[in-house]
Amino acid sequence: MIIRLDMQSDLPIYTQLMNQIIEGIASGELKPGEDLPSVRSLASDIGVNLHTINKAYTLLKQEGFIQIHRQKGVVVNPEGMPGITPEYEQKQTEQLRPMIAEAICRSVDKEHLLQIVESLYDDILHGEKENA
Amino acid sequence: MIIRLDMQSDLPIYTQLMNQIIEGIASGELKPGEDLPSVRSLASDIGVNLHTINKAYTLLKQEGFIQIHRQKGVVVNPEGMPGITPEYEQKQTEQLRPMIAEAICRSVDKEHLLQIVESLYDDILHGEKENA
DNA sequence: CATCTGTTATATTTGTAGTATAACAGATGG
DNA sequence: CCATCTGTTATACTACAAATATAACAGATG
Repeated sequence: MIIRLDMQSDLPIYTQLMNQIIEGIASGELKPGEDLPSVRSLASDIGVNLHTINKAYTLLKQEGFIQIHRQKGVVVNPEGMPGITPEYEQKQTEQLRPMIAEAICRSVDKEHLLQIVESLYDDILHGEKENA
Repeated sequence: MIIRLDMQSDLPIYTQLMNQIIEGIASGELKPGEDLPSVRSLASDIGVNLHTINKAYTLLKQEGFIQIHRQKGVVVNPEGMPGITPEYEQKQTEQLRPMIAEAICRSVDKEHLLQIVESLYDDILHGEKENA
């Protein structure tokens, strides 16, 4: 899996990493049980510190996306993904609400917004099998 | 307009402010041409520093939601809201993408997700005319 | 036993958020 | 005419998060 980091982004590196791994799982590129690189090798691959990788992995583990085994390494959670928890629903609402409010201000009508969400949904599902 | 700040939130105060003002405009509670409090009065009202308010106002002005007149004060942009710019579309996609990816991981099916977005859209439009 | 895994502990640098003061510039109203 | 209101700018400071740099520890593996 190819990781792309934007050092100019306002998003922290560990957040970008989490996002890309989650999208990798969503697209099917990363399957449950599949190995992820060790904190050290991934760190040297993409040129960041070991602790930055570790932070992303630790958070992904806390949310149930991956498992971390002491000496074996890191794997996509073989028992499947976390479900729809109340905390998740709350976080989702808190994140969506300001975005939708801005869309309304900018005269994005409901159908248009739904189309945007729908096409992004399909986009992610079909995955980036073709990497530019 | 009632401003609610969550000092425990991971969102900066000025971001929470921006979000609430934008939602106020989206819901119709704040109308184009309507006055907003001065940086000083709002700062003392909600108990934060003048510069924190100023930062939120300055950013809202940059994006076209409000106008700031040197001696008159701050008003919701009387010329209407900013439209759908390419920069906005890009920002929107960058924000939506990771959220949708996580939803897919958590087995939120497309129809369910669309319903969530739709009901939030309606929620914001109907506004919080009844404030608890 | 060297080597790989994650883990933990410190320390340092850098940037952002937020506060605290203070002063400036232009407009307004008494 | 002057006090008072606007936003604006500048400086300094505290607090915290992000990221790095090293180093060491613990358990498993070949």
